[in-house]
Amino acid sequence: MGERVTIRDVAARAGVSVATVSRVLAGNYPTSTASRAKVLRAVKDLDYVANAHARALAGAGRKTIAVLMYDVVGAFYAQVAQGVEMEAAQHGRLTLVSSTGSDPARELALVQMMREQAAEAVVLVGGVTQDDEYRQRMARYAEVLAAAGSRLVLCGRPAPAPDVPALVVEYDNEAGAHAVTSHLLGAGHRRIALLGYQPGNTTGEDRLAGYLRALADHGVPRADAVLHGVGFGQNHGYRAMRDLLDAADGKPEFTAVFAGDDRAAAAAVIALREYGLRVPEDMSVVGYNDDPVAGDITPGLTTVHIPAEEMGRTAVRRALSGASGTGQERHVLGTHIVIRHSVRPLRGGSAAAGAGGALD
Amino acid sequence: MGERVTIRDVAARAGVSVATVSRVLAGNYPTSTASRAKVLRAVKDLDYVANAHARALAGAGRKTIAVLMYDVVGAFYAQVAQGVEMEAAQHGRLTLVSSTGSDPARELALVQMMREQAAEAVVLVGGVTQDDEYRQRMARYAEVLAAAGSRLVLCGRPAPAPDVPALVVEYDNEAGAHAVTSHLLGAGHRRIALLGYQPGNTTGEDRLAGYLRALADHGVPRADAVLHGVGFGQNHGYRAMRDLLDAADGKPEFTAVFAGDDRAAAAAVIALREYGLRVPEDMSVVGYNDDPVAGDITPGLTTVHIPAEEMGRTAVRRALSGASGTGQERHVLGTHIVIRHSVRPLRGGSAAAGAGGALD
DNA sequence: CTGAAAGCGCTTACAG
DNA sequence: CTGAAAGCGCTTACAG
Repeated sequence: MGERVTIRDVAARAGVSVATVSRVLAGNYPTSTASRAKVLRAVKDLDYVANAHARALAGAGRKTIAVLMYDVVGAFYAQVAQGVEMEAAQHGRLTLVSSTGSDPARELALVQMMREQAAEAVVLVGGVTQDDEYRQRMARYAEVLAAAGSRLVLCGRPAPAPDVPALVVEYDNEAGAHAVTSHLLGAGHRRIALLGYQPGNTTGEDRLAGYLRALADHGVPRADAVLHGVGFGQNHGYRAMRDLLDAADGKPEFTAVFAGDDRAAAAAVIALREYGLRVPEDMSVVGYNDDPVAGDITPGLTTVHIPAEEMGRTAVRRALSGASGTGQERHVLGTHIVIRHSVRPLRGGSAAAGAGGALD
Repeated sequence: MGERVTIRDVAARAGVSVATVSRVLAGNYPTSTASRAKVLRAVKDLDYVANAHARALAGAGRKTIAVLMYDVVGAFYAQVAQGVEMEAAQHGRLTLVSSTGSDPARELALVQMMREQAAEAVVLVGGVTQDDEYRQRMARYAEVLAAAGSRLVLCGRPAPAPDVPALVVEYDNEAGAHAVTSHLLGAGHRRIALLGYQPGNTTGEDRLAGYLRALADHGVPRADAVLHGVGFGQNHGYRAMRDLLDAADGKPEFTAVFAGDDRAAAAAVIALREYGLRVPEDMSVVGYNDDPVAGDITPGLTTVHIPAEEMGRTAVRRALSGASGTGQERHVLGTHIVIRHSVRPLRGGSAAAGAGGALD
């Protein structure tokens, strides 16, 4: 339908030059009240909107922020994306979202596309397997992006090397695991099963580290640690819990479960019930992430809140304010434990457990 | 850092004209093997990527699909967004995501921005209050978008009028409500409370209509319908359930609850437990949406699955294949009921309830 | 305060 | 198969 109306059409109808139209619209240069009125009138009459591509080519216009992640439906990813989008919008930027499905080839292709789009920053989200291949890949992204005046932002994943010019926004994953494990230990639990440990994955490794450190801090021998399952999420959590229960014939030695994430924890609660074990009466359970599900189930899950949306916001805030491309910048946001109803003090444990409102 | 490398640089290094470089890269025109090799070599050496804006201006390049929704973290929205993104990616399109926060002014501003970006389609997602203002607004969007060769797609919200040139992708919301209510009726329930009715909101109205129709079909007098609460979600669901229970002093006349959505249903289960009522033994509960939470809680929630991701996919598939701008096109996707463990047959009810696997 | 003109980096008829 | 040139729709020094 109808040919697109251009700045030339507006200029003609307003009886001024295209330069004047451009200036009136940009508002960054003096223009007479008369021209302004005529131009605005013409813009309205013709329902003109500028061509963003032409604007960008000429070196002006709205920039865009790109966020690349495994998928969009995971609560963590969705929250980070939301934070990115909101902060970007606040700064007049548009947000491009793409999912990589953890395919490095696709990820690379997307980074290239974002270079083509002249994205102001490219935000990569979520835990990874940190190996040499990963480090090299990220270093290369950072370099090419910096060369194009853009910026690589690593969100919830580690910096590949100290000298890579990336902006890193993480949360204190290890500390959160330490805190929630300590909470369990403080409540008197000694045998705590860690569910869904993911070897290699940075997120899983950090949680394991926090768990082990808490055990050590409380004098629990490493031999008493119970690790089982691979991977997070509902299915893995259920499977791992069943395995453990099956192996122990429904009478496990451990009295508490630290699930890799809340969805795994929720599934563990179900598996426990199927074995006739009540939470928290017979088994205490904690999760991680403060996923919406943590507040939706009974009992409410004690878990670790991670500032996902804030990470997204911080990612773009820093990307926009930083000296582009130079050096590495790192931000670690705090986590905090959210106490609900899934932990119960054991014997002489402290009274740390059991607080919190019904829906919180 | 480093000046951006352009097609001219590539041409110079390869010893050919920019036209040849363009042709080699586009691959839509014959080029000699020799030139091709030289160009590809130069592209690699210089790490060249084309400027998407210049490409777009010249009338080529990757297009983009825009999706505008209330927010990104709601499970429904996230799923639709995921569907849009995946289908768009499959067709070589990029996806721009923005949240409107249900602010019409912001929505309008975003539609304008998408016109500027020359988005190939603009997808608006989610239920609305359908009044004249809404209809006019959508009609206008459809018109200006069509004039710009783009397309307005309404996803999960009604067409404003039959002649508005929009693409509408809905799901059979009323039928889903009818089915799940009938499931309850089939299990012998007569007094069924509808929780979280949202007057005015199209999604809420349709669910109410399905509920009432099922009641009528089963000969339950309209006077036996119980409607309470405004709005969906955890907080509203909890509040509404508590209200009803408080009013009945914990001994409600109804034996089943149809919550407006799954998160409200999950909260209702919690409220019921606080009153010592077990689900499904003392009260059957069903939800809507097949939100992840439905499978995460105990008992698993019987609910209505809505094809959110498929809606997103259909939205872009149709937008890309349709004759642009012409007329209205409407697609209604089916819903189906997902039976888990939150419904229990009453007295002489049929044996319809109680099936389904542990985690499903 | 305003206009003519160059230029942003591509693509694509038009000649050859 | 290849190149010179026009053109996409803006913005912004440069004159005035």
